[in-house]
Amino acid sequence: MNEIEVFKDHLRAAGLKDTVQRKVVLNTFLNTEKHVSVDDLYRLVNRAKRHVGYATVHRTMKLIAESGLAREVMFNDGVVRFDHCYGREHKHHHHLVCTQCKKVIEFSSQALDREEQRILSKHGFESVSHRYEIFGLCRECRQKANRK
Amino acid sequence: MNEIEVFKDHLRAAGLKDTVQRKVVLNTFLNTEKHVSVDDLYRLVNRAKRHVGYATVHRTMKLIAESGLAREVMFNDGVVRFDHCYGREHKHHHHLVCTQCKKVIEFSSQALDREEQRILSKHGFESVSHRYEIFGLCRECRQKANRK
DNA sequence: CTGAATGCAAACCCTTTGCAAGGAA
DNA sequence: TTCCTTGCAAAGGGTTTGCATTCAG
Repeated sequence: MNEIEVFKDHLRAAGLKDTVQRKVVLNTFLNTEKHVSVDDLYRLVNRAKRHVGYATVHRTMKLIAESGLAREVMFNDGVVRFDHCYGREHKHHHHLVCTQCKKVIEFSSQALDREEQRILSKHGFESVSHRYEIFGLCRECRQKANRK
Repeated sequence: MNEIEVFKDHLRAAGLKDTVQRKVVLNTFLNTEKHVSVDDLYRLVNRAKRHVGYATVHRTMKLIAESGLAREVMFNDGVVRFDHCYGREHKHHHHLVCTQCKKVIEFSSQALDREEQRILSKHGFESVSHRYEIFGLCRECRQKANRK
C-alpha cells in the first residue's frame, strides 16, 4: 500500500472527504525532503499549483500526521515541522542540527537503541515517541569558522 | 561559589544592576523543581511576593540562562521551560516525559554519552547543546492503564 | 441534497519589544 | 546624575478557529 492509499484509507475510515486540496498538499509533502513546516508547505503548494489556504494546509498536515505518514517535530525555534515516517515507524532516527547553516543530518544507531531499551526498562517506562537532537556546527561550518 | 554569587557576578560583568525583582525571580527559580516556564515563575513570584511584571520575569530568566544557572528546553508544546543546570554543566541529562501525568524523569548514561561522541566524530559535528526526550507512559500510569 | 471542507480573517497563545516613569550606582 | 530596569501595553510570529460559502459524495 503506497502513501496515497494510506491517506485515502485514513480519510475513508474517518468519514472525511477526498478533496483536490488534500491531494495537492499530500503530494507536495511527499515530494519534499525532510522537516517542512506548515509555512514551507504553504509556499510550495502555492508556488506550483492552484491556491490553497494556509488553514487548509495546516489542517491537512494534521490529518496526514494522524494517518501515520508524518509526525510532528519541533526544534528549538518553536515551529512545528513534519518529518516523513511512512515505512519507518520503527526505525529510530535522530537529528544533528547545524545552528549555523540550519542543515539537518539524520542519524541512527543500534547502540543508541539498545541503550534506550535499557533505560526504559530500568524506569519501567513505555516509549511512545522520542527524539534526540544535537545542536551545533556541522563539518562545513566548522571549517568556515576556522578559516577566519 | 553559590548560585546567587554566580548570578551577581554575571550582572557585574555585564554592567547590569542588582535589583529587587531580579533577586526575587532568581530565588523563586532556585526554589523550584525542574522545568518551569516563564508563566509558572510569574505565578509563583506573584503568589508570595510583591508584584513583578511578566516581562521582567521573562528578561530575568534570559539573564539567568546566560549566567549558566539555567538552560532553555522545549518539549512538544512549544513553551520554553528552564532547566536547572548549575554544577552540572557537563553532566548530560535527558528526559523521560510521561504524556499522561506530565511527570518528567531525568536520566543520564555514560554509554549514551560515549555513543554520542562516536556519532559526532563520525559526522565531523561539533555539539553545542543537545536534548534527548522520550515521550510515553511512566510505570505508574502504565499500571493504572492496565488495571482498567 | 447534506454534511464536510475551504478560505478568509480574526482569535489565540506565548514571546518579545517600545517607551515613559522609577531606581540603582 | 546617569543609565539601566521596570511594568504596561502593544506588537510579533506561529497556530488554531468561526463562519459563510463551496463542494464531494
